[in-house]
Amino acid sequence: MAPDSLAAALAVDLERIVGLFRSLSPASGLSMTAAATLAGIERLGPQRLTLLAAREGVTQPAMTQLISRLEESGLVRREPCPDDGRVVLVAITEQGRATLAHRRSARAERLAGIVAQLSPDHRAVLAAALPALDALASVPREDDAVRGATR
Amino acid sequence: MAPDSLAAALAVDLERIVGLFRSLSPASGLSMTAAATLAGIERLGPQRLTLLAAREGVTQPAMTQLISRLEESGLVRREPCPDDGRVVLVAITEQGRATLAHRRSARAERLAGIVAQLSPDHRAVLAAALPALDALASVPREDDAVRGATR
DNA sequence: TATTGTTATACTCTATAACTATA
DNA sequence: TATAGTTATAGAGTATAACAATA
Repeated sequence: MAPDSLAAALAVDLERIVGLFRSLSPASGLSMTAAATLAGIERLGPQRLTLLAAREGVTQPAMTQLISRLEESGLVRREPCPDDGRVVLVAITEQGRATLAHRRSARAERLAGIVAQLSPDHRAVLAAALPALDALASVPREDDAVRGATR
Repeated sequence: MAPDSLAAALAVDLERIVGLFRSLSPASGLSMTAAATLAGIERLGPQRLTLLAAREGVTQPAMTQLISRLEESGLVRREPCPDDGRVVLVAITEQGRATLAHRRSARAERLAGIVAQLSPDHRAVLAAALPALDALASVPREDDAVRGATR
């Protein structure tokens, strides 16, 4: 399949997959942005506030406030950057990891009920596609790499 | 792969795929919920307000206001239900369809740039998985109404 | 009396603009 | 002067509660 037709088909499918994901996500008091930010910090390690804002597509002040809320809830902590006094590094706490794990297991549990209704063929194809989905999500987007690697 | 391990792996991957999707979505003045609601109406035809609220996991008043905003923007219209005077059916307008099409093509364009960076093998596997992804999103979820009520 | 949808009000989240501190 | 982050304020979006209309 040509890359462009694949992209077009994926663009439509992703829309519905996101709907599925939303319906699977537990109402754990975290907004979608908050959960995504927390997951990003867990995955990538302590991150600068500006980078987090760019990654999630929100403004710097919005991220300042979101991180403040997460900090008050004990899910992250602010750390000073030894190299640059202006910078704040945001790290996940053990409680933050536990919250993410809990959300994921709740989601997986609901998802299992749905996956069970698929045909074995569809399940096999999905299992085979997992690495490709992972690769798709791992392709660096402009927002990340530019400021991420440097400094 | 066992259904449960597949579900667990998918639950983690979906999280990142949603992040990808968010970064691809154009800032067209529609919130994620608004865009998802509009897409649902396009896909399923004129829908009752209560059903839309349950599908999107928001309360009935929130959906009333969301539909009012979409109506003011000319993307949907309210229609009375001939069978039941209490019911309002929400239908998409041509302008609504055009808005969705524009959003999707913008997303597909950005996605094409990402898909192009995958290996041919990964692209092939993804193309093969499209029907399964579609089936996954199409499995009816029994807890639609429940989630709406518990928020 | 139950169901469908709306209105009223408060709270959360985000954006823009102005500010502080460091480089 | 530029960059990282915060504070102040306003607006969008949502939830809960109370309401109106129809079944």
